[in-house]
Amino acid sequence: MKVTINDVAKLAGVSMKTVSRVINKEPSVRQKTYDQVMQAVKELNYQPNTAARNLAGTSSFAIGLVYDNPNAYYVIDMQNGVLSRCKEEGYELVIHPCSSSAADMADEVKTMIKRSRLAGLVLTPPLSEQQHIIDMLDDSGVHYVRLLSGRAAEAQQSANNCIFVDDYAAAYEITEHLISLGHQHIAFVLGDEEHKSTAERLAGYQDALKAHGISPSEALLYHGTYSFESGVKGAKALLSDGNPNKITAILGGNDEVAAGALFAARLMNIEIPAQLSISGFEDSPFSRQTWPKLTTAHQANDIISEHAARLLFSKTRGHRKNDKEITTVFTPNMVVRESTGRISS
Amino acid sequence: MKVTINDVAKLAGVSMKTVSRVINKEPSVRQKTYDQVMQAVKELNYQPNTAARNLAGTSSFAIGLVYDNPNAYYVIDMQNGVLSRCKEEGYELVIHPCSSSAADMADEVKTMIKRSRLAGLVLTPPLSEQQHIIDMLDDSGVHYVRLLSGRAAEAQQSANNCIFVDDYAAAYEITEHLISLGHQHIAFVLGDEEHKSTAERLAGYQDALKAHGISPSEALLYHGTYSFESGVKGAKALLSDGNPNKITAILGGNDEVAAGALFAARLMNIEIPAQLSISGFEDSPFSRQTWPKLTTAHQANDIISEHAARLLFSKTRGHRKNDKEITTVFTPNMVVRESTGRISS
DNA sequence: TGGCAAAATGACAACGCTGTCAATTGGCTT
DNA sequence: AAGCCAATTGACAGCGTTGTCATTTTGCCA
Repeated sequence: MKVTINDVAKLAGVSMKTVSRVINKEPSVRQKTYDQVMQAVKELNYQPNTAARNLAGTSSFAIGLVYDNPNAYYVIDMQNGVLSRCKEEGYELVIHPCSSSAADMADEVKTMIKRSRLAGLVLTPPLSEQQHIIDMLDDSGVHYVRLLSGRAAEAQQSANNCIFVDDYAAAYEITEHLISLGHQHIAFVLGDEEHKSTAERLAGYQDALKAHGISPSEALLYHGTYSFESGVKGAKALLSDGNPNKITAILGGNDEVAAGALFAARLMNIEIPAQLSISGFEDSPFSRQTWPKLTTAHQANDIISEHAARLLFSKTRGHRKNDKEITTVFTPNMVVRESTGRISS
Repeated sequence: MKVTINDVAKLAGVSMKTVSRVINKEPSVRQKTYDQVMQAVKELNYQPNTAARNLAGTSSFAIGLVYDNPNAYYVIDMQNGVLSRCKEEGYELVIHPCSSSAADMADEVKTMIKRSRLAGLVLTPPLSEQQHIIDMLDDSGVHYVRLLSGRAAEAQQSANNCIFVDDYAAAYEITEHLISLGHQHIAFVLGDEEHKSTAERLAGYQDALKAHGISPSEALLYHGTYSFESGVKGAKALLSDGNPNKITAILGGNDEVAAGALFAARLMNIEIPAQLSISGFEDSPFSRQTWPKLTTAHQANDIISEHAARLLFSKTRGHRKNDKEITTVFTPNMVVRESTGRISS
């Protein structure tokens, strides 16, 4: 019933250890031997026993996914992406939700790593941006991959353990879209200051404005958080008092914020997009569940996280040649829906 | 550095096996011995090695969470609840998203169980309602716990491996709420037919109507799915043609559906709640991200799933006495927000 | 063709725990 | 106080891999 490495070894006519070498992609196995073993593996449908490998090996066949993100859609996508890669590699996934506010969080993560002897870690924002976590990880010698907001240029000089999402480019594109629709006074309800994506999106927005001869104004910025409530508040603040800044468009820090802005506009009897254009970021499911549907920038979180896992595994063991071909910079694509348009004056 | 069972045994002055007995809560350990061992465990901060236990034991120290639910909020809550219990029990969690449409899904789940020798499974709807899955599980002899829509009465006669959410009661309560606000023509946009919650919610709604002398009418029902789009379609259909049924309130199958209905009402220039009341189910985050915010029934998924895990563990090993005190029926609590009210005629 | 370093393979002992079964102890009965 | 059964404890052999180190084979050069 249960096929072990010994059965494979016998069938292939080699030693247990050689089979081990093959399935772990260790070097120093002749091609012919390799083929023989693989043949036997296939024939018997052999599947290595994870428990045994974990016990005998120096690191376990599991990686961790650490997250502290209130956005369920985001987390699920991340999880699915990483999971699919794990399945492929025969690794297990240990998910670890945590709150970065907890003082002992870094310790907790460290304990988890040591205890499970994790082969590696995938870090998602905003945790991936916290220096003390990175430091802890660095001197504990664990492999890890960070998911970050950043641009191609940055990727070049990174330690090759980061996957970047080019929020700058996305913000730039959306801003240009708005400008091309004739908007001149474009406001921005920013997300949490601590998130790198906030700064990146802001920079993209500002540079796009400048590129089109519009000078960015602090009066058009609302510093908030990545939440619906913040979107409501921000839009209200920006549009209040007869809209002295003549705002005709608002960028939401993400889709939730944009939905909040939409909500606020509704409260103020402002028609979207006839009187005001609104756009979000991320293309999370509920950007399609607003009225009107949100123009946003699609971010393929599942694919991105799959690449993160791929990159992590490339550092783990059996690191065959194919390392460098892993995409490390992803640029969200703008999706134009009904929440943006020309002003009908 | 690394504390093993041997270290504990030595310190406690007993054999390895006795320590094993203690940490696995096996019977036949004298109280005095038990205390000695626990003392040593604490002193050394001993933590059993999961890999070793998995390898040596007959079943692994891991349970699986199987889900096929598009609602990310729901999944995350479930996951967190189960996870917290796992942490407490020293078990690992293997998450297994899957699509029930896949023909080989049952086989896939079975393979996973066998391969990881899972100690048990937590099944969430709609999978928990599919008879062929249950059958497969039954004759493969795995422990499992189902999360189901159902009522207290049903719980009595169940196999004691179910956790019920009393959607009937919740629907009844919401319907009464609507009736008490003066509504007589209450429509219902139903969720997927295959989901048991759909039937339960319908029954609760109908019984509440009857209890108040209103006879349910098929014309007030729209058979849809648990999606935003379905809510839009359903509300449009129900309210079209001058609303011949004089509908003044709509129950959404869940919050998404209700949000969709809200959307449709908006399109038709119907004011909420002045002209139409709308309520949802589940109290998912975005019931607070609509305008106006949704009246709904709060369902504490994290707590519910924690109990599911608790129930599962009670069947696993070390089943001390405390079995029967586990809550198995949860009734969602109505949360009244701004989407329901009296008709202002 | 012999000799040698490097490459490939194998033997075997862990890894840390649980299951099995045997040995010991304790509590009662008579 | 001896005898007996049940409760408690312990000895030991795996569980299925990987790491270490020894051994064999290969490729290559003189």
